[in-house]
Amino acid sequence: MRFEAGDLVAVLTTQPLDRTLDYKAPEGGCVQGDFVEVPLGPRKVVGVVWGPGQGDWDPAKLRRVLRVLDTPPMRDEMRAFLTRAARYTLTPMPAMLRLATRAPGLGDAPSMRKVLVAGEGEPARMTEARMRVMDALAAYGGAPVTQAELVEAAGVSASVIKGLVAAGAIHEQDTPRDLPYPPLDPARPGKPLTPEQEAAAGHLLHGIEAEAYGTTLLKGVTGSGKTEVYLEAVAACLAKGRQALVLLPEIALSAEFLTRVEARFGARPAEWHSGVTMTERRRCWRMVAEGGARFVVGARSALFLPFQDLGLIVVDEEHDTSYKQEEGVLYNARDMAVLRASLASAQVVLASATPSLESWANAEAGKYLRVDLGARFGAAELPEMAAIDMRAEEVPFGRWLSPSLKRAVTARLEAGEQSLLFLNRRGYAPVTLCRACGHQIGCETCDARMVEHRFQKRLMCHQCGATRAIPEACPSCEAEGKLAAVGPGVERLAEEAAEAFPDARIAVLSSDLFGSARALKAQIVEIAEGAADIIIGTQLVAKGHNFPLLTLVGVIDADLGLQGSDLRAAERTFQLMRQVAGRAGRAEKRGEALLQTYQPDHPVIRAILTGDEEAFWRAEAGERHAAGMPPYGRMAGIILSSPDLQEVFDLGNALARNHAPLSAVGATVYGPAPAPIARIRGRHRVRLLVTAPKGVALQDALARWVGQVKTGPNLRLAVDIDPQSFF
DNA sequence: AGCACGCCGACT
DNA sequence: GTCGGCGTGCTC
Repeated sequence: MRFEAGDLVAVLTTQPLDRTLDYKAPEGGCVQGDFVEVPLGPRKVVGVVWGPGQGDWDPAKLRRVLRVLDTPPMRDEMRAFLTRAARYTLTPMPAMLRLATRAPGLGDAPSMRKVLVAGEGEPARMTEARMRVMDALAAYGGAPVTQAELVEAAGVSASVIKGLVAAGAIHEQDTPRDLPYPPLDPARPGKPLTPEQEAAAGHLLHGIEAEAYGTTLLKGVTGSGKTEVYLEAVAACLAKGRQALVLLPEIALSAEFLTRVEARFGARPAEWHSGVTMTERRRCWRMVAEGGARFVVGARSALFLPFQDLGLIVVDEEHDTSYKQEEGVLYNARDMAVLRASLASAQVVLASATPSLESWANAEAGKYLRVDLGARFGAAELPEMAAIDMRAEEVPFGRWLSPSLKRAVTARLEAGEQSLLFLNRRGYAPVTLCRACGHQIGCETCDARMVEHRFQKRLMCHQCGATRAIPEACPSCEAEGKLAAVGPGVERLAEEAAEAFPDARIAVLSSDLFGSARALKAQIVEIAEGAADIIIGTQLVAKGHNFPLLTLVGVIDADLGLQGSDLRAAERTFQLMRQVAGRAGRAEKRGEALLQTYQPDHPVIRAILTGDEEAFWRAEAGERHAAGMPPYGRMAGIILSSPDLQEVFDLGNALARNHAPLSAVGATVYGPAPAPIARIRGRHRVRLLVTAPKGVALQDALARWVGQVKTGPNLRLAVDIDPQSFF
């Protein structure tokens, strides 16, 4: 849609005004989707021409679009994607647009830089160094080269090149700073595929050929060659001239992966994640928009890059919880990938050794094609899995390691192998109990019990983050010295392990012990290389990293996951078992997994032990179905936050009482309760949970319901569709 | 989001 | 008397 100078256009900006603003089209006109700079109050902001103006604004106050930015216009498909994603996640459009314009210097004119190309003939005087430079330049085949690159390639100093420029043998040219990425060669032979991989790749290629939307769940245990298989789909997509995107969990975005891509295609793909420099981000964004980047490997936000002709999105480790953005715009990159692909007539490949129940159910329902890679390379097998029946073990009160598990750990220590003790409870002990009167120390402002953090010598409320010193006497009956820590936490487990294995090196991996993801990743790498004999960890350790020396996993309390408040706890326990299995397999060592449980006959425990994945999924699906839980029902979380704890709770209660808009569609409200992360940067957060039958217009009802709340600078409200974290 | 306007306390 | 605190409201 084209607009002539002076026509009314509606512009969407990233300013949090929940509507588009009318402007007059600039001199020379503009088209729908153009990135533009517009005046807004005293400022200039970047926006996108969203369509014809609404004309409901005083014409005298209308201002003119300042200029159209030198970037290809946003495509209809991208505008549709942002609109649909905003509607699904109940995110305001400006916030959605912000995700799609996360390019530094988008408003700047493309800056130029000097590059070198061969001039006419040879210089009058030829030297050894000059010869090397001319040879290196010839190797680029006429493509422009920067001086720095040529210095590197020829092994000479910059002055040699300066001399050649002066002699006219090399010409300097101005070119845009953001150069296209080196072309990838899809025809290069990849690793030879096994017949099974060949067949799996064949299914994917079929989808690519069709140039239509389709989603495939590619299920294959670690080491089965999933990556090689989906890289074949990438190759086919590139050969068709379309762009491809591989999404990885941030932590899995390793140099190793990029090297594999380079080996397959002869060049590195464009990268998009939190670690890339500003300059590289700008180049990536521009080149994706202009088609100078054909293949992008990135973290979840790469989904919002301005692809011109996207033919394939691979979501590797699709079950990984880090695909769910938990701050700001709350979206699940896996689900958004499917949405984007459906609008772009692209294929989606969801790859995982341990698919999420949602994806399994979608495949079961025939919405996704399912392709299994069963055979494994090498001699390694699944770990031996067994339950330790805690009813039959002698475990003293306040201890958590059974004699059977201790024996297994000892055997590993003697063999110089690693053990992992897995427990999904942070802190030292979840309950502090008075043995005289039975009083449990609670938080003063929450209903929650205080959790002892012995490293910090404090009791902490995991709901609101409040801490206090561990009291000497019971606050209720004032009996002294009767307070006891009850229940397991990773810290307490670490203490018990240190006692039981005094010579072992023990490492604790818990989210509250690390300031940054980077620090955590560094620590994990060290541990994986053998810096610890026993790893004690929460769910964190399950996140995509190889522990090649790890051969034993002990799940301290497999039951916690089965009846806890976390909807996906059983699924995660199961996935953890499988992932550990894969790791042990890679190291060519047979792994062992032991589950301490009081309910060895529980169907989920039994399914885990037999390794019968289909049985596990059917059992788990059955339970979710019966409870009306996702993926068989809809769920949403409402997070209210404010510096004032009382205010958020009062408001949460008020919302819960005024549930008419939700009841109207058959939805139910639970809460308010403290949010999974109960305090962020001094803001208290409470959450309400809403469940609804599948198929109801939940978003519309939610919008009406939360519309009652007047948010302000202090009080904020966020809607979390399909919440993932429960504690 | 910014950046204005605007209405009440402690200062030269 | 003024400087400045940040609460409320507007931006096409």
